Amino acid sequence: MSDTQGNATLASTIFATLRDEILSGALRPDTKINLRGLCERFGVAFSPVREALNRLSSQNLVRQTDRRGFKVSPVSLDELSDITRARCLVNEAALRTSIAEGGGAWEEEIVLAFHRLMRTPRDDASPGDSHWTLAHRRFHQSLLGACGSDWLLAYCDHLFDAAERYRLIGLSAGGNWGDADEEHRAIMQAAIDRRADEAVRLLCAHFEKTKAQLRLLLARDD
Amino acid sequence: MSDTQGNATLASTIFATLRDEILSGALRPDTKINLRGLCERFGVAFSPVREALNRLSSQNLVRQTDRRGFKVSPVSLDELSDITRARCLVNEAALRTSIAEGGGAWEEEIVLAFHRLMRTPRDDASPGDSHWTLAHRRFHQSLLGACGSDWLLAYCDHLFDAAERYRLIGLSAGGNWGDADEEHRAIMQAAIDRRADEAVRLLCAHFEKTKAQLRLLLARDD
DNA sequence: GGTCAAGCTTTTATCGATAAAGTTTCATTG
DNA sequence: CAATGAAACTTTATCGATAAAAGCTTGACC
Repeated sequence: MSDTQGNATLASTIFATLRDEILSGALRPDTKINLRGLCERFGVAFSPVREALNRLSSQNLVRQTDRRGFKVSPVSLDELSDITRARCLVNEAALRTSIAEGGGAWEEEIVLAFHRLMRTPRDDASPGDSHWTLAHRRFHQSLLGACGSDWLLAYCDHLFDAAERYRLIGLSAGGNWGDADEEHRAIMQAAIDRRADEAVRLLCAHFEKTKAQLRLLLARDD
Repeated sequence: MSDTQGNATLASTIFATLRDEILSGALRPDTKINLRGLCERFGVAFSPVREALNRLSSQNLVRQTDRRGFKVSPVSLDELSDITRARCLVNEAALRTSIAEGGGAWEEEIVLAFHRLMRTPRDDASPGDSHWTLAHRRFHQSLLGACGSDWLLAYCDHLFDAAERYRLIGLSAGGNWGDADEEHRAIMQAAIDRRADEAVRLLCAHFEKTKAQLRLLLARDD
């Protein structure tokens, strides 16, 4: 998503760091962000921090109000329901188009992405940007890869991020997603067999499962 | 979308101004943005301009590259095709849900929004934020209003903006959208009559029309 | 004639300080 | 004793200057 190399700007580096921390839950939802605190922590002036926060707010990870600064976006079951609903609708549209129009190359992409996902160990140490998350994202992207719309794909990716935040929160709260592998395999199979209805059904069920898990965990906390 | 009141920050004001200019085409696509130039023009320092550009890049209206500054996002027929495709897919999903689940209040919203749209004169003087554009946006929002997903609605709105940019470019290039009123009426009627298939067909045709118009105009220029 | 590198110019990224809110505290008043 | 409002304190928004890249020019060299 963004390079952490030496030639990156401070703003980019800080952006990536904060993004990780928000996604992984290290920065708790709904907390006010203290500019000065961040400046001291990173040892920089306001400008790069401000720029990083601006970029984060474009991803809905923080909220900005004029003259009242930034705060970490809150999470809620309602929002997760909303995200899940949007995911189902948009992924359905993209997946159906993809299944209808995808060719051999598309099938191969899926198989490859699935294979890589299976062989990637889950590294729960740094959840925000782990290899597994990346492989997982790639797999879901590959399913929709033949839908023919970069905008649609970008939105699905955005929704993936939003859901990922909840998944990671659930993970740190003790949730488990053990049998996701089997679900992925079934989705892949249905997709490349061109069984559109079933592929869609399985994919949506896959999304709903995250929601159901979180419902339990969050309800317990509140 | 954002207040231009006196209590707004400079960054917000500049953001709104530049947004208008990019949408309306006053700032040509693909031109490099000169920070200093903008600072002098607005009579401010770098910070607020930078912040405004950051916010614009979150709406895909400008592109940013580390250490290489900003440029106005390019436009292309390919991108318009992409946007149109995404609009059709997502609006279809949202519209079908909305038709299936909307109640009397939803119908009334549509009728009201349509009425207001019809009585709003087209003010082509300041196209970027004219009353008509706002009423037009509201009408399209109202159709999807019962889909039950804020995220989906936000994305449709985002797509609306993206398409609006092309529409305004077409307008300034001499295009005309004369019979859109009748299309809107037909869409409204199909929606509140719960004829989902036809409503979707008409709505997508409505989107495709913008694309077709632009195809002619842009092809002529290039 | 074309290529490449050193030096110059322009532009961006970052800094530290200041101005302009917003927020809190606390004494005062009805 | 609650409500009010002004002073003190925080925090944010903006500024003008500086450092660090990137882009451009020029001229030597092959």
